[in-house]
Amino acid sequence: MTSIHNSPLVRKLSAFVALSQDELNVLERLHQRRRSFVAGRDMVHQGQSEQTAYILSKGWVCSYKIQPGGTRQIVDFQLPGDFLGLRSVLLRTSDHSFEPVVDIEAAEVSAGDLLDAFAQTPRLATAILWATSRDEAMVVEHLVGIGRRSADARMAHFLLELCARLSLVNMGSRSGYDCPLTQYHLADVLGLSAVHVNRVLRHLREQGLVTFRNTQVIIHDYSGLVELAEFDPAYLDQAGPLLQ
Amino acid sequence: MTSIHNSPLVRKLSAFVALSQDELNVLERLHQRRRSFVAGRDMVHQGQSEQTAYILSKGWVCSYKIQPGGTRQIVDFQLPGDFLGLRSVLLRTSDHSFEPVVDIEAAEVSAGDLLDAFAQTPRLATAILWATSRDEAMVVEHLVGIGRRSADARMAHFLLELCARLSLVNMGSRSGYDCPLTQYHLADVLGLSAVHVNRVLRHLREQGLVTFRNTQVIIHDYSGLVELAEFDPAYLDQAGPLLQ
DNA sequence: ATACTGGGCTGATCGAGAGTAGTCTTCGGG
DNA sequence: CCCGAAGACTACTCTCGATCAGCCCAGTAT
Repeated sequence: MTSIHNSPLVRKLSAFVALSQDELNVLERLHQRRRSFVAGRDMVHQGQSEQTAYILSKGWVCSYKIQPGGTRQIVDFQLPGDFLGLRSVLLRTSDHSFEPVVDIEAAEVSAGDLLDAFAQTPRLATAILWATSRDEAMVVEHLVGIGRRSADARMAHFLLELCARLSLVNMGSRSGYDCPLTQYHLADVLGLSAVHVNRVLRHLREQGLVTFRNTQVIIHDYSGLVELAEFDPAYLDQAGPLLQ
Repeated sequence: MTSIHNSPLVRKLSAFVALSQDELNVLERLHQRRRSFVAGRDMVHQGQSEQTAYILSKGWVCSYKIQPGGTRQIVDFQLPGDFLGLRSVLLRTSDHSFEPVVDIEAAEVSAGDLLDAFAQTPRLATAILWATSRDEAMVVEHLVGIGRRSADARMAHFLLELCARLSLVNMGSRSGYDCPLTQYHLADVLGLSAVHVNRVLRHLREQGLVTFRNTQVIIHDYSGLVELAEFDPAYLDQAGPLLQ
């Protein structure tokens, strides 16, 4: 009857708690107001005071900040099942912009809806808090990467993080995944130039570790990548091992 | 009678909402269990599963992550009035370590205390949520700085952020402040080598912008620093202008 | 068919910042 | 009083990654 079980959000939260039918119903209600956005056009712009959040159900989004000089730094990517703009519901203005990487579909969630849902199902509230804490931990790990890892290790680490996150919502495995990002996106998230991103990718390919081509990431040597990146997935708090 | 008005936390939250006597009382109760820690010895260690938070009342603390290679990245500093370890109350394990920079005093706050306080005074809960959102925004700004700013601009930006944060708790002004950090701390927070930190400081000093010496930061040219750093304090959400 | 565009790719050069190695000062302890 | 450790500071060398400049390919609009 209900297709809520296939929702990436449900799949993700299920890694943290087993959801009851009640909780699934509440989640389904949150998914009511569906909207879509086209690639490249900002959904929320830096400085805008907007108090709507979204649950991403299809496609990828990036959140970024533009510097006065014109360079941009991507803070994080949102994948299906991720919340988007949850913080700007609490703060007065959004401190960064959101841009869909491809055409996307998302469910609009108002602050009120969310608070109602929390009041009805405290366990669900905990699960969503878990998800946001996990997002924060990812930003911190990202900070460490940019501050202290070499370009190669940074790239490897990023690709592995995506792998783990996508596996959680059944959109990838240790052997690879679809990835709609351009090399410019990679540059902006890793704090590198696009030219250097290209060289790093070539280097990883030549070492037989991973191939990034045609919106496809193919992982040839998972444990080699882990070693290069010094990747420790503890911060993702995905206790159960990623299968396959 | 009560000295709670002098608490840095109260001063900070007051920048966001005017607190009632009721709310001050609740805050005072949160400050009951006082503890102190000595400089240099970790309070909480990476991976530890500890569910206590603290309100810092005196001294500085840094939160950091150690890389397998031994390098460390400081994620943020906690100043008097800041919460400490609030996130690890929600997550299962702490994803980074806390080290007092100097001898410190802090009030221990259990998850239960906090939830009780929230239940009694929703406005206080909002104010504390504001503070944590602000902390997150600082981490994001930090990420942007490391990813996209030059060493000089990064340093200037960091010193200005400290200035703004300290001003909020009456511990500094636009002309300077006390700062117990070593150049090694600066290196670890800015993602630079200690040697280069020294060069950058000399450079800023020679330009007549700021002097960092003997646990003192003396700002010679505030607006010059702001220009170099492209510092926009919007992310700190301190609407009222910093006086003096 | 032709031009245009966005993304991927490459070589050459240059500079910011790392690494190394060392000095100097201050401070606390034996 | 001397010693050792921390922290501040500097010169020299070298490397990683930026910048510049340009080519190639596929898709699409003309």
